[in-house]
Amino acid sequence: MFKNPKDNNIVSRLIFHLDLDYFYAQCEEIRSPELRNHPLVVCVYSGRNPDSGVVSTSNYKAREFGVKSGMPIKIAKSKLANEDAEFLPIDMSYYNHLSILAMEFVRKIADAYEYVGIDECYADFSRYSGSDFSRARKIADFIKSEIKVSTNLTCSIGVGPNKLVAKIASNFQKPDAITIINPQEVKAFIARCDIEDIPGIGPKNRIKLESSGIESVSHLAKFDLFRLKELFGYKIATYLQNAARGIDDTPIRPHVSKQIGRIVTLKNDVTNIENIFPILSSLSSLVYDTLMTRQLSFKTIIVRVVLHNLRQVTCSRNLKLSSTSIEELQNIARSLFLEAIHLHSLSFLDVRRIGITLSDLSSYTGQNKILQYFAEGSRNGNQESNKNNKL
DNA sequence: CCCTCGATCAC
DNA sequence: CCTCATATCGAGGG
Repeated sequence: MFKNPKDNNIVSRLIFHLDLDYFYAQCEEIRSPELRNHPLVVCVYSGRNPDSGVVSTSNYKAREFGVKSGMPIKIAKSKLANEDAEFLPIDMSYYNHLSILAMEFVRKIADAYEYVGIDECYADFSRYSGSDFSRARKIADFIKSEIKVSTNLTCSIGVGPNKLVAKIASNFQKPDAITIINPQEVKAFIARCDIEDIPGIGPKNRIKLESSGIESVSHLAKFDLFRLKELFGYKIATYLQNAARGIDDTPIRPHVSKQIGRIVTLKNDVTNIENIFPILSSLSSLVYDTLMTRQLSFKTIIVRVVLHNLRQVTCSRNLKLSSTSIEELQNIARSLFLEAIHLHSLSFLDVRRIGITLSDLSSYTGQNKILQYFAEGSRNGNQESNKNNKL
């Protein structure tokens, strides 16, 4: 049992972060085991020409040749030109099915479970383990073997006293690994991490930090908070400094969707406004379907337009009242699109991609609305420790 | 204080 | 050559 150094009566939490390894590509390997020893690339084809689009995920064999997520398919193909590589189109419904199967077990046994993404979750095992970090490996092994049996998937698990450390730990060794950081090890572990290992620090923020001379996690941990606030604002600065010290109080809580969106890339850039309307209609239907499945209403609609030169324009509207009307959605989407192009005086517009997002979501059954109200209330009463710090 | 928009992250 | 979905923050306007 690890006691909190500040208070002997409070034991540490014991948090898991589970990450399904190279997920989409691994799903394809399970479906077609003969692909296992070949470079395998799962692609998002955009349909503009036979090779347009990007790499979603690749297996480790493909990564050896420099293939990375987000890379244009064309580049990936050139890197694998002399290999017996496989390029497959993304198949979300299949991956979703495997994901649900895999996560089910964790969700059932954990004290609390939090969905983060199709290949990621957090789980609180504090009670389950009695906060005994020496039991963490057994539990992690147990979960890994259960997932292996039910789906044949491998995963990586990070264990720590909070979500932040668990997440960094799950990424520390991959694939098919377990990394456990007990409370006493946190400071040393976090100090030797790269600054970009901290969730929320990507290329841009790294540069921003470097411009103030901050190049290491330990430097960030002791950097003057006021100066950090000038650089990033109150919330982010506080989050970053806490993170650099391995501190994170955010609880594991059920996922609540806050946005539902779809964006499509057009086969050809559209210059004629008329031709956009049917696309907006089908996008409206798509997001509306998801909205209904989740029994939600929307209050804000966002239309985003990506132009030929990849510049993005967005336009949004916040309604007075929540709505569940698809007609309203379609009408507003149209007028927002027109607003967007007028606002930016795009006389000759070249639309490359267009999307609709609904936000400000709430449950539309009265019962749930009341429950949600109380959930919000209890959270707000306890902001300092509860508020989600994530960027 | 609310609304809107862009930036950033990361999948 | 350049996908898709989501979450959060901060700036700027009103």
